[in-house]
Amino acid sequence: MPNVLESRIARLCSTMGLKMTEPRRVIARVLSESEDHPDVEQLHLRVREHDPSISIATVYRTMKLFEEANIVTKRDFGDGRARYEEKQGDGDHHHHLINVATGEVVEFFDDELERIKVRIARQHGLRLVDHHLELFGVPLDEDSGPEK
Amino acid sequence: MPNVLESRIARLCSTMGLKMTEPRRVIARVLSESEDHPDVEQLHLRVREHDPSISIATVYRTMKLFEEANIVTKRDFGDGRARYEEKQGDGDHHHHLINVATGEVVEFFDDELERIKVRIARQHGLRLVDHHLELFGVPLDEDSGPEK
DNA sequence: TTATCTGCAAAGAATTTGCGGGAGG
DNA sequence: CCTCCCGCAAATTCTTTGCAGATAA
Repeated sequence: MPNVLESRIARLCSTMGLKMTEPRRVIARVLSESEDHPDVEQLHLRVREHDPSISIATVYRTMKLFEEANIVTKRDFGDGRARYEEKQGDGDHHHHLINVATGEVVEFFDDELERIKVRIARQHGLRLVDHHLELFGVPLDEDSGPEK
Repeated sequence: MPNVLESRIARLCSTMGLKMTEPRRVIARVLSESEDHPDVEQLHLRVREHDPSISIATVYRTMKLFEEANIVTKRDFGDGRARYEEKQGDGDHHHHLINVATGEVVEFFDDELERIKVRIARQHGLRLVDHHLELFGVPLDEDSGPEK
């Protein structure tokens, strides 16, 4: 699994007048290797395994930078922290289904959903530029009484 | 426009061992009269117009109480604060479309979307219990270059 | 009366920022 | 060299909480 992010960041840095520093390289690699949706604290811990001198302030600054550069996506799963994941190719737009019984997060993509989002925005005179969608569910079986 | 929330809260209070206090009455009225999605600070300002002695801590505590009692909904529009709105009748489940050019928030409801959400959760073996969806868009015309 | 509430101010948690030294181009 | 960056710690912002007095039931 080659580090796509790192080269994208290298490009980003040269494009704008930014420097390709060691912390940015490490953070890019860590994020690229992460299969989950780490928050800043988790990222910092992983980054420290590669270089313990990197501070959490730099992780915050770098994530903001990456986010503005559109190479990572910030997620909000309802707990107070921001979570990050590398942005995939353009047509990606997957979403998250959170099993509240286990905390497990499943990514999904749905064509119909994509169409509907765009349609709804257009019906209101807007062009969709971003969206947040998270679904929260409980296992079908573990769910005896249809309470609520 | 009768204050439905206030009577719902009165019922809630007597059901559990809670007291129907002046701050709770005022906060309920303010929330019920709000047509927008105020954050705690805005709520506090409005509450103070009725009773300046009510503190913001009480607004926080009361919103948490109302949320747990399932009579208000907490919203997250991406800025750091929590926003609240009175929960409507059960089949309501509307969502929000935010015009990022103006900050305007439009509520919408879409049957197709409702069906799809449930279907997606079920496809993954889950029963949908909650969900977050916000769409962000810019005006179709004010949007000269198809950048991105 | 008495358990719940409330205001106040301090504590927490997540994130941002000013500053002076450090390093990439 | 000369900016841009970084680590550090202090500052911000939003929210929660401990405490002692106030209040509904």
